[in-house]
This record gives sequence, C-alpha cells and structure tokens, in this order.
Amino acid sequence: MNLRELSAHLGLSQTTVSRALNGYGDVAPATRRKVVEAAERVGYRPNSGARRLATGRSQALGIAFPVDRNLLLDPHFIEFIAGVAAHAGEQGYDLTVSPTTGTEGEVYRRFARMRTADAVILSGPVLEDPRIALLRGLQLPFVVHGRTQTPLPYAFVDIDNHGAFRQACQLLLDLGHRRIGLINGDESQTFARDRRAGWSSALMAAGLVAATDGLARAGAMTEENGYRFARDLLETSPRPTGLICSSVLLAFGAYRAVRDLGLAVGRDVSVIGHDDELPFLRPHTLDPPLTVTRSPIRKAGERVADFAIRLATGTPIDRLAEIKPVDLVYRGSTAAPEVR
Amino acid sequence: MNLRELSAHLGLSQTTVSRALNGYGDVAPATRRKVVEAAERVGYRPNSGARRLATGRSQALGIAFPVDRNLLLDPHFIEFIAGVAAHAGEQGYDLTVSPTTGTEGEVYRRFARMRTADAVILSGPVLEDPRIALLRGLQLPFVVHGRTQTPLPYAFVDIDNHGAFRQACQLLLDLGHRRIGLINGDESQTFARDRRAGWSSALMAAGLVAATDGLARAGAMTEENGYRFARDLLETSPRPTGLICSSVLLAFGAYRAVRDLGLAVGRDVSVIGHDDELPFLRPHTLDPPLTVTRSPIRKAGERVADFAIRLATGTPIDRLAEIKPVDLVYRGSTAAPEVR
DNA sequence: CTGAAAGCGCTTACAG
DNA sequence: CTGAAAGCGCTTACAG
Repeated sequence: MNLRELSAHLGLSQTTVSRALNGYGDVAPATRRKVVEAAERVGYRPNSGARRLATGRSQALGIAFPVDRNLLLDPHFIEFIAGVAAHAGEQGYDLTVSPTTGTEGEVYRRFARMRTADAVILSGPVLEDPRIALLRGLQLPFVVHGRTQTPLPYAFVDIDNHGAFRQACQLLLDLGHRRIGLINGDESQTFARDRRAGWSSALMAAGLVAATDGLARAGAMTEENGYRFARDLLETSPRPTGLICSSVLLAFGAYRAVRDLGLAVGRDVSVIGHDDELPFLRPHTLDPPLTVTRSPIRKAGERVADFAIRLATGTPIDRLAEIKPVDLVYRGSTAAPEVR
Repeated sequence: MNLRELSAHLGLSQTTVSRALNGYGDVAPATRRKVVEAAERVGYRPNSGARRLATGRSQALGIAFPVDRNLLLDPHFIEFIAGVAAHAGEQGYDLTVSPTTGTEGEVYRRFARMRTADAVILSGPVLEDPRIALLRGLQLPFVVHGRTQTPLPYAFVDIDNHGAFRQACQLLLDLGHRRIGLINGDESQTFARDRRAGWSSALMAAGLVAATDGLARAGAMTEENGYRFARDLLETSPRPTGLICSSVLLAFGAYRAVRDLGLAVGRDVSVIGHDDELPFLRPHTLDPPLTVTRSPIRKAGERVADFAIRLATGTPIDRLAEIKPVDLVYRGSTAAPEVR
C-alpha cells in the first residue's frame, strides 16, 4: 500500500494524507485522526527511497565500521553501538553501518554523496584526527564520541577521563600507596591520553614526580595485555602496590598476573579498573570485587545518537558538547598497602 | 554532482551514462571508458534514494539489533556482524541495523514495507522460530545464521555443532575420561541444543547412558556463568574429570573455578572450549592453553552476507544452505585423567 | 550503440 | 483546511 492508494481509499489527496501523517499543522483534527487510523490499520509505511529523494534526508545515522583494524572491534564498541541504535530507533532513525578497511574517508564520502546518512558518528578519536577536517569539508554533520586536540569546533560526547583517573589514583594515594602503575588503552587515542594525564597529575600533586617513570603500559585492552602489562609492572622493583586499569578486561588480566606471582589482589596489590558496564563482564563478580571508575558506554551511545539527530535537524554545534562525570565505586580490590 | 550534470558535462544522455556506469552491455567500449573515468574523477555517486525508488532495491542488508535482551548483545554477535559488514561492503551493499526491543516482527515489517533492505539476516534462531514464517509471509528474502526445526525451507549458514561436540567428547573419552560435564549456552537456541546432542551422543555411544544425568549446565555465555557452572559441576561427586564449554568465555570462568577449588586444569580437570575466534580472547593465551573446537564466527558472517546478496539477486533458496565442519585443536588443557 | 521520455512514491510550495 | 502539480535523481522499456 502506497500513498496514492491510501489517499484514494480515504477519498483525500496525497497532499493532505502526507501532511496528516507527518504532523503538519494545517490539517483538520478529524481528518488527521481518520488518516492516522487508516494508515495504522493497513500498515502503511512510506517508501524510504521516495522520501529520501523528496526530502534529501535519509532518516538514518551513519557509522564507519572498521572491519580489519581490531582497534574498535572490541566489546566496548558494540555496547556503544547498542546505545546508538537504541536511541536512534526510538526516534525513528535507522543506523547504517558502513564497513571500512583502512581509511574511513571513503565511507564518509559515500555517506555524503549518496545522502545515505543525515549525520555520522565518529568513534575512537585520536589526538590529531584528520577525520574532523574531512567531515567538515564534506558538510556532513557529525558527532564525535570522545574528543581530539583539533581546534575546529565539533559536537561531541565524552566522559571525564582525566578526572576519573586522577580520582582513582588519589584514592590509592589516600590509602597510603606510593607506587601506582597504570595499565592503559592505546595511547594514540585521546581517551587513553586523558587517563594517563589524570593518573600522573594526581601523582605530581602528591609530590611524587618521579613516580610515573616506567610505571605505565599501554596497548589494546585485552585480557592478554592486562596480564602481560601487570606482570611486567609487578616484576619491577620496588614492586608497585597499586594498579589502575583502563578496562575491566585489562583488570581481569591483571588479577591473573597477581595470582600467578603468588600475590593476592586487595592484600598485596590494590587494583582499580574502568568499568564501561559491559553486560558480560561484571566487575563485582571478580574475586575480590573490583573497585572501578564507572561510566556506561551504552549511555554514551544514546547521547551521541541524540546529538546526531539534533544536529541533523538544525541544532547548532556549540550546544552539543557534553562531558559526563564518572563514578568511583569502592570495592574489595583496594585497601591500604601492607607495611613492609 | 548528479547524473544530469555528469551527462551534460560529457555531452551524453543520462540513459547512456547510467548504462555505462551500471555495466550494461549495450554501450560502446570507448564511451564506457570515458564515462567511468569521468565519474571517477568528479567523484560521482548515485543518490541512493533515487536509485532505490527507481529500482525498488536498496542495496542494503538488514539486521535486527536487539537492544534490550542481552541474548545477542555479546561479543560473538559483533564479530559476526563484522563479517557480514565486511562482505557486504565488498559487494557495495550497506548494512542497516534496526534496533529492536522485544519482538523483531515490527522491524521486519518495516524493512519489508519501507523497502529498506533487500534481504535480512536472522540471528540466534531458536528451535521453533516464529520469525521464519513471518519473514516468508512478508516475502522478504532472509538468511538464517544457524538452523531451526521449522519445516519451512529457508537459506542458512551453520556449523556442525553436533559433530564438533561429539568429537570433543569423544576425545575426552579416548583419553580415558568417564565423567564429562557440559557447560552450554542458552538451550532455547538451536546451536546449544545441537551441542548438547553431540555431547550426549558420544557418551551414549560409549555405553555411558547415565553419564549425562546432572552433568550439564546452560545459560548465557559469560565468564561469570562459566565460573558458576563449573564450580557447581566440580562439587558433584564423583567429580567430573572433563568439562566441555560452549565458548572461550565460559572456559575462562571454568579455569577460575578449577583454580579456586585448588585443582589444576589439564592435570585434575581437562577442559575443552568452543572457539569462535574472538580477537580479544584467545584460547592459546590461557594457562594451560585451551583445547578447542574452532570455527571463526566472522567467516560465518561473511558467508551469510554472501548468501543474502545472492538471495536478493535471484539465487534460489535451496542452493543456499551450508554446514561448515569444525576443527578440533588439541592443546595443554586436555590430558588423560589421573588414576585414582 | 544512443537518446527522449515515462515512472518509481514521496514532499511541498502554491493556489484556492 | 484541502488539492493539483512539480520535482527530487535515478532506471529502463522503447524507438531509432
């Protein structure tokens, strides 16, 4: 059933039916009711291609999906996408994921030229991110999940990575720890840089200027790396008594390393992780339960979708910037260090 | 730049340019070359909405993305999607993910009515899956990742779950194990049923008819459940000496349970897991390295996309059925049981 | 081998 | 408050 048939069926013009369905003002209430009800009954859906052609808008959000780099192909990314999809769906938007191998430029160009997305979502920003300039050049509205150092204005949703890791480090300092290692994500990405800066700023403020030397490791946030990095750090001398990890997966590996060295988490080594609230890896199920900085990445996805839709419908960029605070949840993996 | 402008620029009709670009036969080679080259140079992309409207096809594959149920929102799903997206991209198809809360019927109806996907991908099939009949009714081509018991014909890509788990169980039997537990995924899903059937058929064939009683656990494939189920099984008496897990994540939890009970994987308890080749959780990095049945879920995604595109372009359903064999990779987590 | 023209199903000025 | 009509940018019989 298309618009012409529906209109004929109702004895109205396509114009009126279209306006009634799209919520325009200039329609008699009774007419509107009749139209909406009939559309509902026969299950009418506008042909997306036709609407797209007529309006120039696709009612879809776009996201580049890196299929070769492992960078984003991790559980954090899907949880983020789930949030995007959930909010987009509520607003009647689809999500078009375009696979990319290598450069994302091609994908964005396609989105722009084919008008296949009204706004795109940019994930995993690095410090100097060329995608910002590219997207601006293409006139394609976009929202960044995270931030970059690029001076150009752009819409973004981020969490307070710096504050969170400063606070986590401060907690360990307050407990009496003095050697505190950092097990970070890939530091070409901004979030990881911010976290490192937060960690080191707490140490500096405590007068432990040299305490950052050699006590940080960074790489993909896998269990394997968590193990490797933790093991590496714990074998330095004097041994760190605290470890701060950029993900629960890394913390997971760190736990394993601590155990393998015959030590105990909580007693010998305090561990804090950053919890994105991935549904299949819950920090409170670890033994001992993991102290975390916490911010649901899924909520971030929802917010990014919200921003993207607003951007596509005319909200100015400068109103679309948000830095969410991060909770610190204290559990059994942190304690005062043993006096030696 | 649109088709009209490009044609004018070339001094040709839209008809000829369109045909040249779409690879039709009736175009002089020289003309085609000129057209293709010009399109390339100016970066011409057909407007997707217009093409969609004119052809009735969207050049997109659809997939329902469950945003509330955790069922599919796990790392296996993203790895699968990555495969789908990769292959679709190569073929010039987009992937439209439509978020669903609750029933997927609504999403499929939308795909069908809006013509927003040429074929859809059905994930996580259960034994009696109403989605099969629904999609057939909507005349929307679809490919199932896995199988159902529904007697209706449908295109699918599956792995030999039954054979894999029979073989895994047989390996443990051959090593001398007699009490072999199963830690399975959610048994409302077909893959989990098939795996259980494979496991029990090996036991039955070995004359151990009663050996399946009480030795199976099933649920979401999380580390947490792996721990819980393994712990539960290992506390039965006599203690099982072998455990077969439906995912590396479950095996991960099982390792933790074994350790917590003061036992050692390999020596006291042999463990086998099913490896979907998730990039962030590699079975050979466990200690001891995990023996696995292995089949990359990403490849399955690529194959499903391949089938979906073929289906959308006219290949008959009955040619689109595939059951991939599964490798068994022997590592240190399996050994003969200690004589007691 | 090439082109003029109809048509896909919407939206939206414009007229009444 | 409603409708006739143009137009969005393609594809594709059809004619030549």
